[in-house]
Amino acid sequence: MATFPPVDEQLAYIKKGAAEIVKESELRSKLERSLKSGKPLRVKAGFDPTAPDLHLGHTVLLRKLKHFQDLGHTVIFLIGDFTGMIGDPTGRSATRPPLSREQIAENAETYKAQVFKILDAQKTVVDFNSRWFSKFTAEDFIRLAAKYTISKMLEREDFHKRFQEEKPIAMHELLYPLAQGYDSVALEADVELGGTDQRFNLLVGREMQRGYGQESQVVLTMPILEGLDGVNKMSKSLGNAIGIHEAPLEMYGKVMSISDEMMWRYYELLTDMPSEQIAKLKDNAASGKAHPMALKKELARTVVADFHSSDAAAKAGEDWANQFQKDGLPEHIEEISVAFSEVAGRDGTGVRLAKLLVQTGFASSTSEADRKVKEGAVSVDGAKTSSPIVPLQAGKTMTLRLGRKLKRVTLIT
RNA sequence: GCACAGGUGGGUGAGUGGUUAAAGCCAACAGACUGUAAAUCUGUCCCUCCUAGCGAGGUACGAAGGUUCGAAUCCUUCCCUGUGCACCA
Repeated sequence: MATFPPVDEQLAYIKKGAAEIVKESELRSKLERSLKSGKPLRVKAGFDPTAPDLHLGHTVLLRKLKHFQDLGHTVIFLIGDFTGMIGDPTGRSATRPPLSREQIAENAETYKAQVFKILDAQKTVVDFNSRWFSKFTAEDFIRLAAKYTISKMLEREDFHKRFQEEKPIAMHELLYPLAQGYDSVALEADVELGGTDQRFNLLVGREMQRGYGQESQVVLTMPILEGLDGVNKMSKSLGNAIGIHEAPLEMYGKVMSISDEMMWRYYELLTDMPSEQIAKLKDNAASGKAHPMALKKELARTVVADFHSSDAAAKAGEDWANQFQKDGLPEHIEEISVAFSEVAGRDGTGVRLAKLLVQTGFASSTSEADRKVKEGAVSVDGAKTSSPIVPLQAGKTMTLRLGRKLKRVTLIT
């Protein structure tokens, strides 16, 4: 029989960073019961089967799952391979092509490789909802649909809005929340986690369980993490994400690029530092006792260490400081060779700078490169250069810089 | 299928015959300022060339044609997107 920490302790740990818990009183009683019986809670979270490429935003939820594992509960990582075919109602009704069995298996492996950077593989149950849905009959589906009402479904903001505006709502979209809710029934989930954007779907799960004669799950929502811009949610397609597989220096640099304001949120949602301690750091920064930059560096170090190693994090910190603070040259400069003939000026006496920038990948067109040169954004061996032709000959090696991009270039014949 | 509304530069979105490479906004990039930033200010933001200039040329407003001295703007056909209609008759 497993043992668990005291209920209050568990609750406090679970609540950190959470946006909402429905209902906390139910969670408490579930915890109490599990403490007495020694039976861990079944904690479920669902994920799309589409090719996973996780970023820090996803890890907010994963970290919370990890917390449950830390406390000794059972985490069920559910891959919605069946519901994935329906497609979550985004309003755009992008009918996704059904994934093949191989693709799903492949994506599942990718998931595991990424997810287990945070979750404990030994303590995680990976499941697929096709396990039960593929056996569902038409009759089963109609029964399922009978458990919910249109009026209730229209409470969902997205549906409500579209209904009001007389925009289309496809029938299958209504099925999605039901199907997701049924997952909780099939798994007999005690708790389901999700982003705040999943709130409605998670709540449907409660009703579904009740409809099938089970005790309702507790719903715990986590905030959606904002991306590097500090405004929009972190998302790969918005280009404001930090991927969990990114190189240490890159990751470190991106964390450093967030605003001071955002830093606190990142601390809250991406580290295990207790809230009180974070509040203290915030005070220190406000009162001038601590430099915000130092705190941000610490955050960057912590985040990088999470996905790489503390050594890698320390190294990334040094490299970053070298490159951006001391204005010196980073340790690893990309070296590249360019044929002199490709960049020579018309009379062959010098180098057409714009061409060089294109050849080295700094600019995508000579027109763009020419503009950058005129703007005075380019420097050769540390000296700003704004003339279009630079007297360089084949065999010369120089350090070329455009903004923060930097490369070591050798002109070959 | 029929009807209506639309398709403009990375994204939004103006522009309805002529200072239009195409307003404004956002994003992006660069410069200044800083503590890496953020905020702010400035510049740039289709391509090519050079004599590098408020330079020259070429492309561009779903596609193809047409009208016109001149079209993103008008006409024709086509493609695509959205919405509505469809039963009871």
